[in-house]
Amino acid sequence: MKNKIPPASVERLPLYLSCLGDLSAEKSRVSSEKLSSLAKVNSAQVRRDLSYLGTLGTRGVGYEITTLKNRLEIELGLVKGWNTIIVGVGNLGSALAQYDGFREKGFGVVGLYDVDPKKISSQVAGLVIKSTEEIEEDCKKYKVAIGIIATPAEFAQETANSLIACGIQSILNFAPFRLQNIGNVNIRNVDLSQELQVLSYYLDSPPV
Amino acid sequence: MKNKIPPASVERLPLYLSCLGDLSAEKSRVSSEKLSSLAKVNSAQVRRDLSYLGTLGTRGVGYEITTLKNRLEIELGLVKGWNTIIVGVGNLGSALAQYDGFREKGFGVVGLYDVDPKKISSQVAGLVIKSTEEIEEDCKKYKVAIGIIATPAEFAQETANSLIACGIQSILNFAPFRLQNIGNVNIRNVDLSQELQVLSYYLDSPPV
DNA sequence: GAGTGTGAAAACATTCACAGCT
DNA sequence: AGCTGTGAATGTTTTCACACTC
Repeated sequence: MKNKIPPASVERLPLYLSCLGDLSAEKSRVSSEKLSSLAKVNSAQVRRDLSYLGTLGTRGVGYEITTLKNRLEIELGLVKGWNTIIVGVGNLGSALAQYDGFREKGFGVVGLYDVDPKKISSQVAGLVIKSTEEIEEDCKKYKVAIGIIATPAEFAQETANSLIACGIQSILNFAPFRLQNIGNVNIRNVDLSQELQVLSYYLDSPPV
Repeated sequence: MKNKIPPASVERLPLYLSCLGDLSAEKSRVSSEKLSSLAKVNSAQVRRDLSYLGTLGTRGVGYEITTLKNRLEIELGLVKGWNTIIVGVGNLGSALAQYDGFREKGFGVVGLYDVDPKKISSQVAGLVIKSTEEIEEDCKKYKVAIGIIATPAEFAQETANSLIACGIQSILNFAPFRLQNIGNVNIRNVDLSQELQVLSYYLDSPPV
């Protein structure tokens, strides 16, 4: 049923959704040109991307904002909402636990886990931090779809392995380590220091 | 002088550098096959990427680890180190301020800024949070190269504008807003909720 | 024999430019 | 007249496969 959308397009769909939210509520329609200026991509790209979702626009007129929003949310699977857990409650993990953007888009954080006995039983963002040993039971109980890894690099792979063993479908990995994908899981890596290193490449070289 | 490396390759260079660090110190050489298994990319890709840096390997032998590391650090401009500042010291901003990965790769955080009077003058990660009004002076004083934006979406653009006005060369933007690039600045966006949304697309659709 | 470096092919992504609909 | 949807052109990235060197 699901007609395949190219990966590069999928990556931009959330962006369009977010840009639609920034639009004034007075307007009911938007053109590819307008969306393209908000999202900072070529307007032909916008039209091509949206065309993968079906025939949504009206020639000579543009796209109906509400319809487009709904369609994007359906396509991205945001309608139902998904449960997530965070493993590793250091600085980054607890910042993520408190990040409103997740909940706003329907991603509820239902569990926090750590190996540090000093952290276990304390609370962050209204959740009690539990031992990583409880992950498996909780994943089943709460039907967790996405696991967020915010552990140090050296524990990332074993964390991923146990998440996969629990039947988790997707992993968002913040640890600076390239996970091996046992099984058929979707993994996205966000490596903060790598982002800075890429920027560094494009910085003017220091004077000789 | 700088021969152009394709953007897709540049994005992988920090990954290779990180994988080299994971290698046992006993070995002095590494093959593209070995690197490819650590970085989880095709081995032809590794060889192609590294070939952009010059002729670094030895046929039949592999790459000298130390030489390769040095070359990558030079190419990425990590040798000298760069000063950064963080604007917006909420949960995410303060997690970033405390993130060791930045300092380890030579990115020193030299300033934290916020608009909230309750935060100003308090300390995070050994730094006093200052008013955003002090950004301009500090940027010049400390020769800041990279600005990290961790403000709410609604303040992201004005923050970017003032960073650009201060002569900052690159921006790492964590606010869920697509910045308009006034001037000739390099911008990278990291949108946490968008990452989850992309994963959501690939999740099994909820049963009907 | 082992493993790099790279032409050439294939796959993928972006952009142009315009026919076609409202 | 205005703006979408999309063939066709162009550009970029990945992968294959092998000549070449150590």
